[in-house]
Amino acid sequence: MPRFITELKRTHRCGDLAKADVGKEVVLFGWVNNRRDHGGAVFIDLRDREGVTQVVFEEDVRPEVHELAEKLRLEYCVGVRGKVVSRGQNVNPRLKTGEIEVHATDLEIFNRSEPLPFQIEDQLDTAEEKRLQYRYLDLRRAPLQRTLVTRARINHVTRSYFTEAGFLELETPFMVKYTPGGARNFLVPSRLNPGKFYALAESPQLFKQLYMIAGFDRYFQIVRCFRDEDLRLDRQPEFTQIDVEMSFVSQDDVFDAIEGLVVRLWKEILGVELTRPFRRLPFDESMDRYGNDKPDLRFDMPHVVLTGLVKQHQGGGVPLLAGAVEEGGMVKAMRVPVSANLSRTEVDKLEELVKGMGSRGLARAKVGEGGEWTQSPFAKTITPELRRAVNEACGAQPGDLILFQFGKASVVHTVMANLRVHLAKRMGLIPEYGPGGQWRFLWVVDPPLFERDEATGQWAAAHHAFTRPRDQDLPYLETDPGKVYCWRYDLVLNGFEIGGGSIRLHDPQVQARVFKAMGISAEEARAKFGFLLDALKMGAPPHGGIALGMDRLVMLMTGAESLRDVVAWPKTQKGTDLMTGAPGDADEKQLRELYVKSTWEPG
RNA sequence: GGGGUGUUAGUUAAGUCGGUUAUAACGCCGGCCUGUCACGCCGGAGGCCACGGGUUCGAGUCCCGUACACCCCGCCA
Repeated sequence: MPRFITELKRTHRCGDLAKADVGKEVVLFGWVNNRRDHGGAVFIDLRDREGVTQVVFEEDVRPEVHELAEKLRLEYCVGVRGKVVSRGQNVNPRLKTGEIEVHATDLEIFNRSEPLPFQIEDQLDTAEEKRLQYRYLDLRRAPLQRTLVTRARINHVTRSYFTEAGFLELETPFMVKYTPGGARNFLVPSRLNPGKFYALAESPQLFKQLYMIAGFDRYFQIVRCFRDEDLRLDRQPEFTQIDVEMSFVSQDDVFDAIEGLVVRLWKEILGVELTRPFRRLPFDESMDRYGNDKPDLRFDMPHVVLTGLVKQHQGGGVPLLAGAVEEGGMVKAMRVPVSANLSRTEVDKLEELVKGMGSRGLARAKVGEGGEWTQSPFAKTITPELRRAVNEACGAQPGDLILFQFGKASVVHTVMANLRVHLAKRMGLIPEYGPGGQWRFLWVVDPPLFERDEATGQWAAAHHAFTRPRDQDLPYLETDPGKVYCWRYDLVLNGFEIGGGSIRLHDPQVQARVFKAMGISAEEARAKFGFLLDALKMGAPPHGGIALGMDRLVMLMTGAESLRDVVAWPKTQKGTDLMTGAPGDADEKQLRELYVKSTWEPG
């Protein structure tokens, strides 16, 4: 028998074979996806990354090969030589290669497999914990194989697009100087510099701006970033972004470049034609209507801000609302149509949900035929005028339910935003993801430059300190920083922020005024960003850019439910790797070399 | 840091009101079978009921704590 691999080279992939190949002698390598032993004939589904082919070992063809085939078990890694034969009438319509099969004449078992902790099948309900512990097995499953293949293609299309558009793919350091503010950094102790630490870059932000100042004009990079923050469904501690920076551009130019990429990705990867330009929504309007800056626009269910109405009616006979407004808080409502058919028990459950998000409760009102309210804490005391006004503002019809939140604006927004999504899911308003799904792209634009730090009362940069304010707002920098809006933008898709960027502040004079408004002294600014401030003074071009979250993009394009399904080797919510056991201990010698001592004590 | 859900053979689940030997399916092992493709049939092995306390004559089941996983809030310029 000839030797596989050295003498018998692979001729085809398991998913390739079709009727046209009938009569050919082929050599396939792969894994035993399934076996059906009928005594005189053994059927094997052989799998590689391209698909599955049925292989038949018949006793009366090669007895010694058939005997070996009887020993095959799930996930044995094998090589097979044989002839492609038509299945005639006996096709398997569920298999791409279902019209043919391979009648084997040779078989080599490269490696046996112990019984697996879980089976390799498309529909798997094994706990994610188990899957992550044996991730190399999990990755054998077709859905994950498809996802990573798609991810590779997205990488490829992205590189082609930017390269063709005159962008240079340039690298930036991962080990950088720690700069305070923003995301928490991972720290790396420096052996050669006792007591000093590098930070792992949370983004290439400053370096890509320096590329512009260095004259490279158009940059992109598919780059890993690191943030030591708590994890979520859509957040991993290391993640990949498509990072872009351009010189001599306006916001529209950046949008144009990015929409071009997105349209091409959707067309080449999903075969979907998107329409341009994408919708734009001012930040303030997004907050008012949807409670956050990343609304899912596949359904409507907008919020209604009632703060003004309550003021206008002097509280309208409802002490709770009046009090909230007096304390500078906000009042919001949302109409839940009668068609939602929410039971009182369900609404009570919603109340538990919102309490978990920092709300004190969920006030509600059931609207009657004449517009009167029942099942509501407000019903007894509210003035008919305010009630009518609220009904009208919400567009409430008899049978509808109105849900209220009032108090601190940030909590009201968060709670109502989550309620909106929760109810939409409950009501079945959200269409499926995937190629046939709806793609609601949105640019959220024109946010305020500053937000007030709730703890200190100080004005702080809402994003980063190098975002360019709108020219017409510059006078407010000194008088009323809350009124300064800026050239910052987020790209949103179906409720996920998939990108964010800004036109940068390239004017050192304005930069100094922004720092001042933030309460950062010139000395402090120097200490933190000296190198960038110097660079801005030496002929920095006007520039701007954006970063797209590659992982989220892949997640949405593949219809995956979690970022962990599109990252090959993800971390758990506590940032651990269940397969390798990272993070692990460091021994005394390592720590000594690094001049590091742990203060951690067990228990 | 806070709120919530979960943890029972290798895997996924069932387990009544607290009561005798903890069930099933798939997988695994042995046997039979030449047209299956979720193959079928016969037989078998496999359990510290996450861990630590408690209540009880008696705990998989009730109570408290811990660990781990997941979802959310805070956090993520």
